Amino acid sequence: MVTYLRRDVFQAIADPTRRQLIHLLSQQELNLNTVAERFSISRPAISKHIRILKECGLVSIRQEGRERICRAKPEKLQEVSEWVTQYKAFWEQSFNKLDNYLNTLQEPKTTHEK
Amino acid sequence: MVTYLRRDVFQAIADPTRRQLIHLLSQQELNLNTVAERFSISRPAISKHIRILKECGLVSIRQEGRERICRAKPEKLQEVSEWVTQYKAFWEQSFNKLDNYLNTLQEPKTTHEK
DNA sequence: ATTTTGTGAAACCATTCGGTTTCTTATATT
DNA sequence: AATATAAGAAACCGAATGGTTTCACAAAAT
Repeated sequence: MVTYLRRDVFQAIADPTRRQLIHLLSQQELNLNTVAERFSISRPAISKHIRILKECGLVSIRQEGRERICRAKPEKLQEVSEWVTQYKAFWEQSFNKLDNYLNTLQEPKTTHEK
Repeated sequence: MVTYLRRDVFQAIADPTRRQLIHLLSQQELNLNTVAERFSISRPAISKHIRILKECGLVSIRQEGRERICRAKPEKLQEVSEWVTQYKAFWEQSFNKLDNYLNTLQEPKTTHEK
């Protein structure tokens, strides 16, 4: 049985607050209120963001007493990584071009120093 | 002078239609109407998506007579790539863990069977 | 037993988003 | 000159987004 998620990872990371949340929670587990304290928006707003991240698998939540401990699961970003990697050739190619150009400048073709 | 863009790359790629557009236009240049023909939504809708992609630098547009030739500039995805790369360790680490686990199963070191 | 704390849920709101249809204008084609 | 084509612009629409405030409730602390 495939548990499919109602939320899309691409859409989840579109929001800058959610990217910050991923960053924060990838360094340390925190309960929801503590997370909310670090942001200027309200606690319920953070709660909603966390829920979205949870729904697309970017965050896991563990209940501990009355607290909900949140933790990032950045593995889920692999999907994004794979999509982007398709296009890696485009900027690497550009770098190579620049590289070649710089080499051309530095290497007067007769005396190959270096 | 820094030409800064009103649109965010992360937000731009959040929409699946726009991701398809990037895919299509990274393979071939196409004028706007031809692009629109390949999608089931209306031409103005595609026009809007293209504009968003242009505004964040993921697509460039060249006027040619009455046509506007669109072309993907996937180099701009490097920003996304860099952000995601921060977290690469997380899934690579997971793979290693899995790897170690599998090795453990296959290599019963001592008389400890299972 | 009472109070405090952590959190979800609900109702609400303004703005943005993704789409549409219609109109207009400029460029090609005939 | 008349017509067809490519595409932006504007007006509109419903749904989604990101936020708020208020309320409810269980768990912990006093």
